Amino acid sequence: MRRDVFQAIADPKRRAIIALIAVQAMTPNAIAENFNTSRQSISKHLKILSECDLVKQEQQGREIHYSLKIEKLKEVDAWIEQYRQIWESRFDQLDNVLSNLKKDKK
Amino acid sequence: MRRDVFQAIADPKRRAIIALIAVQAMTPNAIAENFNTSRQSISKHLKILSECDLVKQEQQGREIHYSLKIEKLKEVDAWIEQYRQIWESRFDQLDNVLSNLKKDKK
DNA sequence: ATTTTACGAAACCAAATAGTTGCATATATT
DNA sequence: AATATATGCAACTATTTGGTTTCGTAAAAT
Repeated sequence: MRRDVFQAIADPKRRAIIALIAVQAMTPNAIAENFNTSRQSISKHLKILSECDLVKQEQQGREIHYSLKIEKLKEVDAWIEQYRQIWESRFDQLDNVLSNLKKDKK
Repeated sequence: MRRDVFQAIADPKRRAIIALIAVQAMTPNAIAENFNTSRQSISKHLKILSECDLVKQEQQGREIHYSLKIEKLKEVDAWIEQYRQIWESRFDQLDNVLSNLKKDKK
């Protein structure tokens, strides 16, 4: 079973859950109320997010509050960073082309 | 069938393919040589990447050269951006705490 | 002209996934 | 003590996925 951040964020419902619990810790029931899905389905997604180390749990009585381990998303940021550098350098190249054109005009 | 960038980058082999063709356009066969998988399996991944609008093809004789549509990855960057803001602001808060501690020392 | 090469497409398979239903358990509420 | 609530877990199903095998086609090499 593959378990990494990229697999975790592949599902749109999980991305929605991430967006919710990034703001504040929430119980599975509270999360489920925000979608039209069953609590169990949310629980399953939370389990996957948990296995991917993207959420932390805090038990309060019979409630379990889930919140986002936002640091984990830095892995995605680190991955995209290399490509960001490529597209930024391409933009720089275009920039150079443009400024060279201006020079030539003078 | 879900087809978006997040689903495209969920598979580690597809991320490896992306890394390869980001540098230069490659044929399915050439890509396959970089892994120990069949050409057909690579072809399938390329098809998915194509459906997600992450690659462009260029036919040259009987060869088809695939290269990365790097702009598409900006969608991932845009998504992660909101969370980057959160962790950066948290870091700022920590920064404030630290500088306040320093002040108190004086 | 025949053979080899590069490729996509379809059929097939095993494993994984998303979801449901039906439990069991622990904590509140009455 | 009895009931209601919050949750996880296991079993089950349909769908999707990654991969292989087989085939057809078109271009290149012989």
